[in-house]
Amino acid sequence: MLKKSVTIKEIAKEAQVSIATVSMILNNKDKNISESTRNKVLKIAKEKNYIPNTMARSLITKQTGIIGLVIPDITNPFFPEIARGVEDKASEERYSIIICNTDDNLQKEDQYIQILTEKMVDGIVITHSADRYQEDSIRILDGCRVPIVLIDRDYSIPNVIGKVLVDNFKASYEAVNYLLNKGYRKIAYITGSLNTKTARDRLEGYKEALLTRGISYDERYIKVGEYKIQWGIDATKKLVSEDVFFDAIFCGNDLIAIGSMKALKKFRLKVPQDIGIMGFDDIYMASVIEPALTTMKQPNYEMGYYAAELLIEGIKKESLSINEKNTKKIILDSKLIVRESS
Amino acid sequence: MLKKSVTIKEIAKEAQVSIATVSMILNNKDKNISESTRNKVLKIAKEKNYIPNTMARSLITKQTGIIGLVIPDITNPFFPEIARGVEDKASEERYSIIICNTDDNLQKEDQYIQILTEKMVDGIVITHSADRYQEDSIRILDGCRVPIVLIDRDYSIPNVIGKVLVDNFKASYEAVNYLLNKGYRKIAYITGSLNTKTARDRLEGYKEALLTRGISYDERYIKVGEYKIQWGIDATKKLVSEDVFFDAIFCGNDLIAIGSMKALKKFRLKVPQDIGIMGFDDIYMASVIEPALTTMKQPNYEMGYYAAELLIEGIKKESLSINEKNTKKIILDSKLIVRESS
DNA sequence: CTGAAAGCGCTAACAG
DNA sequence: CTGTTAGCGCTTTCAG
Repeated sequence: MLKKSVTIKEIAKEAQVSIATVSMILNNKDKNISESTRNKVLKIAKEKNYIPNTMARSLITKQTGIIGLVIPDITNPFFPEIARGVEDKASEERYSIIICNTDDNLQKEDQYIQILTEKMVDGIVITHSADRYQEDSIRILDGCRVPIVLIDRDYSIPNVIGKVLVDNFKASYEAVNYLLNKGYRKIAYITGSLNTKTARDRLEGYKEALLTRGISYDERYIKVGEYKIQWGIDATKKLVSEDVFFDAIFCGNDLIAIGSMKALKKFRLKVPQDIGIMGFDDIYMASVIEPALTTMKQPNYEMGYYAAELLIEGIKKESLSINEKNTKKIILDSKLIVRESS
Repeated sequence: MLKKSVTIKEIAKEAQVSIATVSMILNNKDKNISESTRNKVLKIAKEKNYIPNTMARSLITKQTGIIGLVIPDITNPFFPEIARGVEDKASEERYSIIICNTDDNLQKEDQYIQILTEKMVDGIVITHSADRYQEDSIRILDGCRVPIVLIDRDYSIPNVIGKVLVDNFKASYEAVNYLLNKGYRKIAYITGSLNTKTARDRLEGYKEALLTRGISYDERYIKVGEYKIQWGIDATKKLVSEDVFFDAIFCGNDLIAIGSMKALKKFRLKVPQDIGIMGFDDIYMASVIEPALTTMKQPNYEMGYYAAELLIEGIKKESLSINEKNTKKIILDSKLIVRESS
């Protein structure tokens, strides 16, 4: 556990050159340095197992090569993929990420932003609860001196140089369209709470898809509840018991879809044999549980990846003092995953 | 996006004291500083929204307040809880964590360790693939100058100041014992590959529990395959078709348990009504899918939490140059979760 | 082609 | 009680 590590100073002494020369060589800024000294220095550095001290460098360059990732909770299955996407892009560009779990708690978020600022991160990727007032968001990101990219959020705040969103309306529209193309006409929709924009967009996409085909939808086909397996079961039971004829069910998320499929198995005789089921594959990998399920896969990994890309681009531009201040917006599509019944 | 932030120098000038005074006050090392100057400095610091520059401090103190977390893949449902545990403890102690996904790739691991060392992390918490030779592990952690805590691994390597493990043997033993206490006597065991110590320990626990009760087990009761839902289904079918009488099944992980329960539903008439099913709740939260399932919940969160605790303890001791070099080992128990049928 | 020198922002003795 | 003085390890003009 030796703390002692070689410095460029020691290398310089050993190589009998100045520390400036060593620094330049080690940073590949050796335009005008002779091959001989160059090799000599490099050899010594390797021998002594030189490890640059990032702190010292950062003190001068004002860049740490670290970006902060602020999310509600990595334990929520929605986030690991995002985190992975961010990390992958970051490490491609030789950035590290510091991860912060806020539990959707404003105070914690503020505190983390503060810490990240002290730690001199070069930028921040942040997602926060969809149920949050705009003023709060502003307060949170206020006073933070680094570029920010939002994931799954669409506020306009100074410092926010980018946003990555998914088009839920379109995804929902296409999912329903897929069912329609398959010949289904009576498509029920089971969703969780409608108090997030995501949920409302999905519902609108469903309605729009039907309207486009001139199919009027019936309010009785729409069941609003919770994003839980149990609600998938209950809502499906309701549909059956209410004697509403349906030949397909579209589920607002994968938990609901899992529940719905469970329930349908019990009603094999009461519903069409080839009933169409579709769900959003948000979090629980419904497909692992119900391999026959067709889903709209949310591009979580991609969201993280593009967010990091946007951020790093912004960081670099800024360090070049380019002052092009339009915030970029990337809207990603969900992907229809059709599986064969097993 | 102002990069300019106030320094203690400016505060010192404004308060008409020396920078040393300001530094001491801001670090609560103001044993002998008058209340008046103290308040004056604090007031100015607040007014100017002073943010300490961690880089500059770290350069001197050789402490960054950052811990590296090296894991195979945050996307693997085994790790988010661990990561959360590490982060929670870390943030309690005002440490941040940098997360690295190695994909069980030695080269990547080496590279990350290198980067973390450059970034001057104060310590590292690492988990790596169970299928790995000891020599490799040594090579990886070699040359790394900071304290290390291993999660779910038990190698003895310099720098490793702690290990956090779960007692799989005991967990398995207790799970089977639970079934025995319930009156089950013919307990089958479906496991994945036996080439990890975890899997072997679990199998041994199963055998030991039976032996303790003087129950001889039959090799036909043990099905070795993969940790997948499909294997749970197939193995269960096998058991039924082979006409081996069993009144309970113990599953090596939750995917297998999910598969097994699926299969059993199809054989309702061929197996005892009150068949006992038990599984390890490692990764997929089997309980969400099959709420009636009794499981041994792996203490992932706790592993992370204790690992961070051990590491931080070690970091502090080291900074105090205490040279007590025994590596601590924490062995955690899984927790039996009995659920009511829904 | 290379070296000297001036810091980055902060801490930590050591004087007064 | 507070100020002076050295650096931490590195980058970066600017002279030679």
